[in-house]
Formats: sequence, C-alpha cells, structure tokens
Amino acid sequence: MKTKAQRIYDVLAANIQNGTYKPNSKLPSEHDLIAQYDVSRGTIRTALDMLSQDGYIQRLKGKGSIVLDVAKYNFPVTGLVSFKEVSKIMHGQVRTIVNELLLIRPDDFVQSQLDVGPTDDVWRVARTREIQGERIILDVDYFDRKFVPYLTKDICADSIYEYLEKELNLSISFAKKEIVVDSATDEDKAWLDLGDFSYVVVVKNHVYLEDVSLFQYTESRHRPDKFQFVDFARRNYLSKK
Amino acid sequence: MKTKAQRIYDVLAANIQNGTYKPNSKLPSEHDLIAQYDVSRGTIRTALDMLSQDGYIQRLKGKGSIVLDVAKYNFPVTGLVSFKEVSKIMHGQVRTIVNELLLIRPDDFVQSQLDVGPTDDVWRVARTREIQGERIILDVDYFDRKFVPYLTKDICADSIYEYLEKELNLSISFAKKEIVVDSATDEDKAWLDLGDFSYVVVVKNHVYLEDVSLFQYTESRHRPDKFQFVDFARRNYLSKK
DNA sequence: TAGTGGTCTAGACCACAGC
DNA sequence: CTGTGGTCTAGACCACTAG
Repeated sequence: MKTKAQRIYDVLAANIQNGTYKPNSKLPSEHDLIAQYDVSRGTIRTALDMLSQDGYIQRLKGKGSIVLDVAKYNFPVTGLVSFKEVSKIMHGQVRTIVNELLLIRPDDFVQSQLDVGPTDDVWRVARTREIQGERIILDVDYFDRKFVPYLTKDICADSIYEYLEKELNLSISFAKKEIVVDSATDEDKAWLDLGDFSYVVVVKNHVYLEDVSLFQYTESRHRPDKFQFVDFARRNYLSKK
Repeated sequence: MKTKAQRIYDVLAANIQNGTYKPNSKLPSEHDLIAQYDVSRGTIRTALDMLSQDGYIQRLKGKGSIVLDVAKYNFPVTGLVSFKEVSKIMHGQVRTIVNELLLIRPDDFVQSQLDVGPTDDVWRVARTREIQGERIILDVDYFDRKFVPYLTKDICADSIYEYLEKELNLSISFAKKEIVVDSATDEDKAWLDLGDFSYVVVVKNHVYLEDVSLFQYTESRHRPDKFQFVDFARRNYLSKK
C-alpha cells in the first residue's frame, strides 16, 4: 500500500519525464495541487519534497516549483539501484554471466567486511556483466547466510535483489558506497575483457537492512574506460553549519 | 536565522558525534523530544528526518530511532563539500597551490559545460592540492563571470566557496557530479606528482544556484592511488516503484 | 496587494513491537 | 495493552516575488 504522497510523486515524476511538465516551466502551485488531488497541504509538500530530493524540481520561495531538465542529469545511477534496474534504462545489449556460486567459510577479509565469524556460512557470487558483447563489469557479492539461506544460479542470472525483496521479504534500507581504483587481479583478467588495462575501478558496497543488520558486501569491478558514476547532490544539512 | 528543526538537528548530531548518544543505542522517543525541546511533533520529525537522511540514525516503526555508527561511514565526503571542509576532517598536512588564475574567452568545450556564449567572460582557476607533501589533486574550476565579477589569487588560495557564499551571497543549491577515468594530460603531468601513473580519476561537477542557473563547472583530477569517494545512500523514491 | 512556498502547531488515526 | 513511529489533516503566521 503506497501512501498518498508517494502516488502523487509517481504521477508528477511521470509527467515530468514524459514532457507533460516541461523543463524550466512551473509546476502547479501547492494550492492548485491540493485542489487537484484533494489532499492536505502537508501531503502535497511531502510529494514535492521527494521530487526535489530526486532532482526533478527546484522549489523557489514566492515563485513556485520549477521543473529541472531531467535529461541533463541522466540519473538514476546514483543511490541504491540494482544492475537490472540500470540495464532497463540503458536499453542496450546487456547480459549477466554467473561465473561462480559458492557457499564458503569467510576468510579474514570477508569476516571484517561482512561482520561475521569464521564459522558462519557466506555465499560468494561472481557475475560478469556483458555490455554490447564486451565483458565490462565483474560483480562479486558476499551474502550472510543468516539472511539468505538458499540461492541458485538461476536466481543470480536474473536479479538477486528482486529475489531478496520479493521472495525473502528482506527490506534494503541503506548502503555505504566507496569508489577506489585497484590493480586488476587474476580473477579480473580471467572474467573481463580488459585489453591493455592493468587496473579496474572498484565500487565497494556495504548494504544494510531496515533493522540495521549488515547483510551484503559487494565489489563491483569495472573496466576503467566504461566506468561512469553519476550523482545528483543537494547541498545537505551537514554542510549548512 | 536557523529553523527550530535545524537547531535540534545540530544538537542531536553533535551529541551523536561526541558519543553522548552511542551507536546502537536508542535516541529519546519523539514524545520525549517534544517535551525536551518544547516543540510540536512535526518539528521533531523534521529534525529526525534530516538525521536519517544524513546517516546518523535509523528509524524503526514501533521501536524508536537507533543511532548508527557514524565512524563506520567516515562521511561527509559525499554531497557538496568543499576541499577546505574536507581538509578539516583529514586534519593532515594539506596545502593549496594556485597554479593559474585567468579570465578567458571560453572554447567550445567550456561553452557547452557552462552554458555560456563565446563572448562571455569566464574565470579559469587551476589549483593543486598537496597532501602530506605530495601533489595529489588538480582542481580546475570555471566560473561564469556574470556571477563572479572579481577573483584574486588570495581568494583562490583560501576558499572560493566561502568567498562566494559569504561575500557574494551566492547560494549553492545542487550539483550534478560525474566520476570517470581519463588519460593524464600534460597539465596533469606538470602539476601533479603522478609517478608512473598515466591516468587520473576525474570528478566533474556542474554546480547550480538556487535560481537554477549554472554558474560553475569543475574538474577535480586525482592521482588514482589516493582517490576515494565515499557515499551514504538511502534507498530512494526512484527505486521504490 | 495577492500569491507563493517555508515553518510550526495541534490533533487524529493507523501499523507495528514488545510485554 | 501501551508506546513507538508513519501518515494525514486543518489552520496559522511568516518571508519572498511580482504586478
């Protein structure tokens, strides 16, 4: 069950993306939207706040809400978005190859990254992402078996996240993302078309559930020439000191 | 003039960072905070929403607000934070060298990035960031002179952002950030201690003011071994389809 | 002056957690 | 059952924009 605010967000976001509301034009005023959707001002403002946070609009005191040029920001590649969701947007030839699916006893590195003990079971999944015929990304995932008891190659080939959220009802809440550059490992060289590149861009992700338990650690290893990370950032409260 | 919610945010954030509220413990309930700060529930909730957005707490229905381990996320390196703010956190030897400060006529590239015409004046600032004696980052900034009429080497050596916000009263609102890997240019080689590296990590930033005008384009070029980008991301509305 | 968004209040009903 | 956070409402006052 979605909230009223989320439904209004969905409608307005869709109308911005399909051009019903054009960039640099104004959205209807809060007063108008209240009448249009027959809700209170608080609800409308919640929806508008979400649109602002996601880079759809800019709100201006005394003026109104201006529609931003969504195309310019070619997001969402930011936030927490799974490869399957991204591939829809890219609407190009993308393919996932499951290289490896193992249940392992974690070494020191995995223990520290996943916050598990040496006797806990951990899934290790290695997948190659092929884009337009080239193997560009190597995703290595570690899942705490406490949260994911069962996993198959078929699930990995499709979308692990969909399985986790829809089948296991795990609710992903937030993640800490880190981007660094690293030398290519033998695994990288084996499963990626690296050509002359001797290094990769690594996106490390620690993913947490709603109850704050850490359940996944992922390394997404990219061929550098194809790597791109796009982010829409509002000046946040931290810097408003 | 700060809002009540922002002041409450500041107090709670400070108390989380200094350990008054410990990781994995609970914040006082909304009811308690209402009594403590003598405000309405909406105001308290606004402050708690901001804390959640910035990764300080996790809110759990029926339970309360849990304090997250801020140290684990070693932010803020995310969002829009200037180098001066970052250097405070790094509390290491950091130094800024102003290589170049020029008023130029923009070429095609700068025209497209800054959305200006060929006869508009544009500032070009090139600065090297030295960390622990090594020249690690090359920042190249382009400012539309419409917004920044006057600029000196002294201002660039200190903090351009402080000057823009406090002196010129420009209010930065949001940015589009893009991270890619690029071959090192002659300028990179001249002004950075690249050693054997033949490539750099480039953070491109388009910065917008509150009235949605684009006023700055920046390339921050990093030596790859020292590059790190950390982000705290909540699963956002876009992916909640 | 009229219209806009920004903030704050007071109260209501709900779903969920835990005893 | 009580206490918690999640959502929604109705109304108020303010600051800013623009004619």
